Amino acid sequence: MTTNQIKRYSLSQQVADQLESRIADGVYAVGEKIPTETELAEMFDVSRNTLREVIQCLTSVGILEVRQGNGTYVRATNRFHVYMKKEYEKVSLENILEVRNALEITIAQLAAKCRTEEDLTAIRQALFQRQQNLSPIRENTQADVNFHMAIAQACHNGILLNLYLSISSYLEDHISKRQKATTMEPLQIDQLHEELYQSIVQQNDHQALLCVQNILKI
Amino acid sequence: MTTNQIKRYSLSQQVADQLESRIADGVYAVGEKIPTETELAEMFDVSRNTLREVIQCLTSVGILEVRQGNGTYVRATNRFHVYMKKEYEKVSLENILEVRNALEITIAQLAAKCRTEEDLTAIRQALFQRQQNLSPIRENTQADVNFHMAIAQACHNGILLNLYLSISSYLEDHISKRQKATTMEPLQIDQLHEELYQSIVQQNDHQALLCVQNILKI
DNA sequence: ATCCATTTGTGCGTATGTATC
DNA sequence: CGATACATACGCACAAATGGA
Repeated sequence: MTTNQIKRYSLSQQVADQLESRIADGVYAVGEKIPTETELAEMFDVSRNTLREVIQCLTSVGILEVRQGNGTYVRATNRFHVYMKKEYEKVSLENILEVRNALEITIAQLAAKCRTEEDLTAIRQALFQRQQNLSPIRENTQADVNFHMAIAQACHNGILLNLYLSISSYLEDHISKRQKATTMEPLQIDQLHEELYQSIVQQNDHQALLCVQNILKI
Repeated sequence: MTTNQIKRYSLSQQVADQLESRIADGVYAVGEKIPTETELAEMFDVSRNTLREVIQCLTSVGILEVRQGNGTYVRATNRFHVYMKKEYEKVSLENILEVRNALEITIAQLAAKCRTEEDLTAIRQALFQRQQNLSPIRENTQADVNFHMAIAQACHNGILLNLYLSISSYLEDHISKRQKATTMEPLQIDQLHEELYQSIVQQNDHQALLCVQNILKI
């Protein structure tokens, strides 16, 4: 193989793209060890030197992590999340929450406008799942994330979805802590989510805005 | 010689950071050719092999571009813009405009809340500059960009500022085209900007929201 | 059209440090 | 502790592309 090159990209660049795609596709999951340099060099039919350049690049981007004498591990699925994380680390938590609030509001309004029937089904399922986990609050976070993620999908905007994904995973701990510390009744919180769902069903984007603002006050 | 390394980062990684910073600081501008590998290797006191790893990495993230037998050129000032540009290219123009609108609105509201006296001075100057260029519409875009950028600075949120920078530079052509095609009177548009400035002065974030929405309708 | 200096691309060899068993 | 394997950095030599004389 390997001779379909337009030569515009270097060999290591091509191999790097392939390996990066495999990681993005989940062939090698986050935290897992990838094959040794020698094995990978054979797999891609390149010299070990070339493959070392590949690993060097993916390491510098933050996708891979090399542990000397041990092996190479996957640290992240793609560059966007890595880089957004770096950006988040540079600013205050308050700043990040400002961005998150803006995202939530924008996403809810767009979801109300653009949602399809399939989107509604997904959101409804997540809402049910959320309601069933009401009593044991500990596992509520995952259901909550699923609900908001389903809405983010429904806004049909890849940029907003990616930004929301990156900021959610970054704020994971903060969100779950905050949720456990709230004084609001679980039933009351559920009511707010139900209202948000209904306003998306009715394609009432103004109502969706108000609902999200209430949820953000939790 | 050069043994002040904490060894947590490899030599090539450290040099890569330094070179990346220089590019971000504008020492080597976009489109310019950087010194040869041999020269850079001497400058940073590393071998050419090590320096080649550096260039390889910066190339892989899209900051540099190598032309064999010619030299190495600067393609972008920093990673964030490179990544965001890639993301923008993956989605529709409508999606990008949705993100931009959300940014404008969020930024204006936050600017109204957080602006300092220094911020106001900067915004006012940009507004004056904008008003003086009213008659010759052709050079209005730059003044317009400066005005909005001054507001983005005033929101004191690095993430929002970076996002706004990346999306503005990406939409540069689109914005200027749209501005020339508008049917609205220059004086009327100026009035809208004046109102936005006043609402930021008065720290009236709700009023700022309304003003931006009107400006976005242009 | 040809040659030549410059510059990047590739491969090999070596020395030293470092993690793991 | 020593042995082994791998990481890191360096130096050299030659190939290939580019652009100008």
